[in-house]
Amino acid sequence: MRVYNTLTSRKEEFIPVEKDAVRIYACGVTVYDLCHIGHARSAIVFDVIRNYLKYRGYSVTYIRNFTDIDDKIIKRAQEEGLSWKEVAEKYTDEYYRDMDALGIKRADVEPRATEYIQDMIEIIKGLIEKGYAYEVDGDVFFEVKRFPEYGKLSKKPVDQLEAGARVEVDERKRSPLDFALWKSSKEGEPAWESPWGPGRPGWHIECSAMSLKHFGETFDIHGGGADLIFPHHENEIAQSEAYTGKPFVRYWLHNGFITISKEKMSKSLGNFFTIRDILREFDPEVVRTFLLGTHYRSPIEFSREQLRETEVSIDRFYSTLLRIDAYIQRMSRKERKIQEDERFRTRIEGFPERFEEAMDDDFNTALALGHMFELIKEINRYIDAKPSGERARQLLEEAVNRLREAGRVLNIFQRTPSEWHLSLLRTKNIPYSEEEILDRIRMRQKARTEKDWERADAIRDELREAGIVLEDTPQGTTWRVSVGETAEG
RNA sequence: GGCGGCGUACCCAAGUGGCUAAGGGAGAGGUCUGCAAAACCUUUAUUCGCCGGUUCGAAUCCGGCCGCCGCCUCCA
Repeated sequence: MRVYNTLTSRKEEFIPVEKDAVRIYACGVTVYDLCHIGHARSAIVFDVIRNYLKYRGYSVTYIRNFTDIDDKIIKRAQEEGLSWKEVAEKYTDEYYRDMDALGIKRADVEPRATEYIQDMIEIIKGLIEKGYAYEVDGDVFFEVKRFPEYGKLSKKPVDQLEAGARVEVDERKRSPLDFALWKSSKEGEPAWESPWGPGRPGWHIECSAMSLKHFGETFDIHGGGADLIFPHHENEIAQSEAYTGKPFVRYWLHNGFITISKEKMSKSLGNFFTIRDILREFDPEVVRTFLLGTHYRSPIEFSREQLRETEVSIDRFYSTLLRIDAYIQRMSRKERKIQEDERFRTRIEGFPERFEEAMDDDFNTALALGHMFELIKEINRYIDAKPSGERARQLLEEAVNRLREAGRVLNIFQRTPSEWHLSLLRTKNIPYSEEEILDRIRMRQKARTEKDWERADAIRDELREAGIVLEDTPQGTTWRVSVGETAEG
């Protein structure tokens, strides 16, 4: 496996500290507001990375933290008239609601910053003792100058940074680059006791403390959005390595942004869609697939049109499943060897290798998806060749199993066609229940048997109007929700 | 200003030295069908922003130019 390491700016062979175990820490969110799809992307990317490492046989421990105390939370608490804790709890719940809906599995450890205050204080004390940090009026700062490797992750020359540093500079800092490890609290602000008086931790120290506690001094993968490279991750490295004297992280992985009109989606620009907004319009599987259709380091331009197209391609998978079932039911039991058998078998057998090759190359989910859709095409092609007998049945089942197995890593292709369509009925607010649709189909079937084409077409048109498409097959009529067009209403 | 990234068909997107430049969507033609739908087949990049260079050979490496974006402040 090769992964792109931000630290070295190149793809490297992936070798974990322990041969068969991988430890991943991904930065989660600050719980002060609803998540937008940029947060979803990051969560999905690292969810998939975790899944794939497991698929590859590693025993994986995955940590994803919550920042549950910081300025934005305090501000939000004032606005909403709640305590900071209530704000944090509220938006942690909202986070789970959204991420669960997207099918993102929980991390193995989900630490909250405020549960590790003592650990942070220990590290800060250690950093002061070692001369890497200094206290001023109850605040503690990390002295960047004392850590010569500062800038190695973000490739920022320290002198340049200092020259360009913004003006809000705290006069008490020895250098504008120095960052807060501990902040004294003002009147009425949340506070914890510390050797430097009441206060709260700076943002960066929590990740150092929590990863050290659960993973020890050096672990394998640290991830997050590319906007965390500087200063957050740069600062984590400085604190952690200054404190332990050991390399902090082996592989730094960063996902790219979601853009709108080419600009980064962000709270401050106000150009964001919340996960909730999107899930009102699109099935979670569509959202996942859309986000995984581009390599994780590249930007993704948010586009409803592209989401629609993704919906069509997912539908293609479930339609194919439906077709397979119908075909097998009606297929002759007679063993008939056809030319297509060998070609199909070869495509099926080679699939896992192609999938793994793609994923082994820096988690190339876009290429992996390409292979999956290629196999779907092969399935349809095979059915068109009219195979029959036990061999055909086995090959078709094998192909589906392979697709589902690969799909498990991306957490797509895991439902039945029926589940998919019922979900679409809900998402698109279609005013028919499954029973009502089946009822119409029966009525239409009667008309068809009587060759009353006018009536049969009228029923079909009525459903079509509501977004339901009927398909007549030799095995009977099936229904599906029309995809690829904007939902009515 | 410093550092970094991107520019592949009508749209999205993979591909970073050599087999036919994946895959999805859209368009056109065909097979199938009562008509449809779906599916399949054929078709849509002799070419990868532009110009040079290296090489037997480049979308892929090097240089320049043009355009777009990100980080340098909280940010997934």
